[in-house]
Amino acid sequence: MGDTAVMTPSAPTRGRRPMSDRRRWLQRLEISRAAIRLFAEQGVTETTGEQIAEAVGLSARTLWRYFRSKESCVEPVLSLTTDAFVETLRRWPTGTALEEHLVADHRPPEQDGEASLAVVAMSRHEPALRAIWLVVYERAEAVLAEVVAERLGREPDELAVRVQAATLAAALRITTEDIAADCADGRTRPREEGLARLSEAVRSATHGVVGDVPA
Amino acid sequence: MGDTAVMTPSAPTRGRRPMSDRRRWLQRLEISRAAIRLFAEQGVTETTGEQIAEAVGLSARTLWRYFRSKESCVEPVLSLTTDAFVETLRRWPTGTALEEHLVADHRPPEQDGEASLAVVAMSRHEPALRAIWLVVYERAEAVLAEVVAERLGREPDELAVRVQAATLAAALRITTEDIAADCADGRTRPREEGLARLSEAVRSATHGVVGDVPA
DNA sequence: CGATTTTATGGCACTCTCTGCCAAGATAGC
DNA sequence: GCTATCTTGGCAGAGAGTGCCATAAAATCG
Repeated sequence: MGDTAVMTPSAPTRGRRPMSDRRRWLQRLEISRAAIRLFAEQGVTETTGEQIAEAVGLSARTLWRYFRSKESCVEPVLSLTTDAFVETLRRWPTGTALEEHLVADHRPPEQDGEASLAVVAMSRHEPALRAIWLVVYERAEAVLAEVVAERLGREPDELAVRVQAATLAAALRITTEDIAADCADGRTRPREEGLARLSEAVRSATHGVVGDVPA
Repeated sequence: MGDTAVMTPSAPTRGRRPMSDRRRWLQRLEISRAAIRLFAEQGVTETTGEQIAEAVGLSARTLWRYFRSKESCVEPVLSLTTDAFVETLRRWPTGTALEEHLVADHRPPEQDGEASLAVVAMSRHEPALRAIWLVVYERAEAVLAEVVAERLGREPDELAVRVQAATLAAALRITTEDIAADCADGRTRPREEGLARLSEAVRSATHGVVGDVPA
């Protein structure tokens, strides 16, 4: 009762402070960029963990402290695209159609959009990258469930809400894969077409159910 | 024109025949069962590839010819559950509601149902198993796309069809995860309740759109 | 039957991934 | 300065997974 700082189990005010979450996130992102560049240049199997570490000026030992496998190094950059979707959905005003909001408001990540698409394209023939890609999207499902739940005035752990979130995630994922495939095969596309596809996918996935708040 | 057996690039009628697909499939299934048993008994990281190989009377070298990683050994058993879903959907008569057909007709795999659920339960804390699980379901999406396409009289590669298939797959996957979680936490459940959940998930995912053939 | 061809398997050596352990460097308050 | 806490690197090691080659198992042909 009279304790001062027992709330947090670790409250040492002495010695070096642990790396901030922000800084750790940046470090992982930088590693991710380097790894993707190497994967694209020389292939995944031809790239060793030591090369990735060297590219960002770290030792291999430290690299394995940031990532549990060399393939999972692509995760932070991939997460940027799912995060962008989630943020767009957070800004989605009630009373408007989801598809129109996506077209009007969604912006893919500024700097890493191409790198992200490159990974998705590589994942077509690299099972390990495929697995990472799917795991990243599954993590997005949980966040989308919160958004959908708030939207519908229900709880995030309800089965119907989770299914709806997964449905939404699947639509976004498949569209992204589609665009990445075209992009990798040299077919360039205007961004309006990508958003149009996105809109179509979301429409056929939701059938307007989350488009407006029901009673 | 006058050639006799040039149609197939490999038509040697001499020497030992390659292992039949069926036999190879059985061998992979047997390995899968042994691996899952070991994973459940002593954990994934504590189980070595050599142990899995030994459990089925193979050398480690041969094991790596059947599976590319020790985690992927669980794949054949997991596929049994997705295959069961796909087969149920194939038997789905036109003009009936999908949910009712599932409740009336679906039977999970006879022998490996529990093992499969055990893997799904383990996958909550084992990222590698999680990845396999997601990949297995993604493969099911492609097959479901064919079923949905035929059902709707459209093409399997259409975006809307693929999204619909992915939606269906997500509903099945999440419900299975739900059941596996309850099962692993000791909460036993009658199979009717599982099917009821399945039905609810499918309903909230499809909104009856694939329930009947539209014009 | 043996000779021959093709495939499946096993053994060995090897690289690479990833971890545990400890020492050294960095940052903070005393 | 001293001390505490955290980060990093180096090193050794277990395990994953592969290439290579020898051998065993099927199958056909003579």
